[in-house]
Amino acid sequence: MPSELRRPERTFTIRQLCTEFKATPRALRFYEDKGLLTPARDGMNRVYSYKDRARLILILRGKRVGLSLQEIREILELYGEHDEAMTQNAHSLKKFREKIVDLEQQREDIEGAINELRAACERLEKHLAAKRPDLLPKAADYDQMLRARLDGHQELAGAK
Amino acid sequence: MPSELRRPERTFTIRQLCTEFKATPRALRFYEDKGLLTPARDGMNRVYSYKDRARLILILRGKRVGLSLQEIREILELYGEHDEAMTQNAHSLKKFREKIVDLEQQREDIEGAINELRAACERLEKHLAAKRPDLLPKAADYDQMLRARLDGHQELAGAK
DNA sequence: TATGCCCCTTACGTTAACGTCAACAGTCGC
DNA sequence: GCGACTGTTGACGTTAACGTAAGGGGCATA
Repeated sequence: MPSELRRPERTFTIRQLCTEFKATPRALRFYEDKGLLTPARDGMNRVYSYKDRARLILILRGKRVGLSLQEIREILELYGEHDEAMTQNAHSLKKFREKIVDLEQQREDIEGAINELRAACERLEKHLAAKRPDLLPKAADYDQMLRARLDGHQELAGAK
Repeated sequence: MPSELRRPERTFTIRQLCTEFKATPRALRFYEDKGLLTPARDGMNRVYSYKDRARLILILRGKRVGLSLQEIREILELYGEHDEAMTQNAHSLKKFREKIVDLEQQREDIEGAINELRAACERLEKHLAAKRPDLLPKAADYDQMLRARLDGHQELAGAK
């Protein structure tokens, strides 16, 4: 591949990635142990590239949707373009399709769960409003919570 | 509550629920240990009511969307209408709201994951079609898999 | 009455995904 | 030269959610 020398080619230390994504060094090393990441080295120290960072993003998102590290690894391996054992890939294809079906089901489950939680919240709120209105959280609190949550994720946009 | 004596009032054995929902007796007893289920007893034996079954459905769905048993228990407790410690409930309300935000994020994650898996599948398929078309699964297989998956869940509809 | 099936409890084992701790190395500022 | 900080590699500990095995009772069927 040409044209690899220019362009920032920025790298990251383990701590940078950790603070960016609220992970721990232990976790990143663990992912490496499991073959999900393979950062370069500068002497002893790990050096993460943009590609590594992108993989990490995928890993973390995979985790959020309930994939095991094992499953995530299989997915990531598709991004390495070695076409080694083709029958292996045929197997992967099948598993991926199954996983998609799973995820679609899960999406429905989440819809349902959200709806029930909303309903539960409403009932709780009514109940509280009637008996202990003093305990009702201020709308402002909720607002701020939401913003904090978004802050945590906004840097992710535009990645990959 | 009147009118409780008529109506089938059907009950279930542990194994019936297990086969219906593809769980294990161990799991159901475990949920009971953790306070998520409290079936009646006939001598030593557990007797599950419709209500228990409904709770189990919620438990399993909660699990599928990544809730911990602890979190599920908190949700289920809302369905018991004891208004004991009100401040506790105020706390619950806050946690539920957070959970909703979580789930909304998770739903987005799942969308993304589904899209990427689809893309990966397509690439894989192309790759296979070019080099080893013999390994491509028949469309019929996929179709049957889908149907099997749906069968597993259809009895759930109309429950709760 | 023996065999099988389902149920029970108790208790120890297991897996995934890290946390935590010890012991040591490189480097920066003073 | 010395903390302080950040990094490293083991190695053992931990939590959740069960699995599995041991030991025993209840009821039916051959």
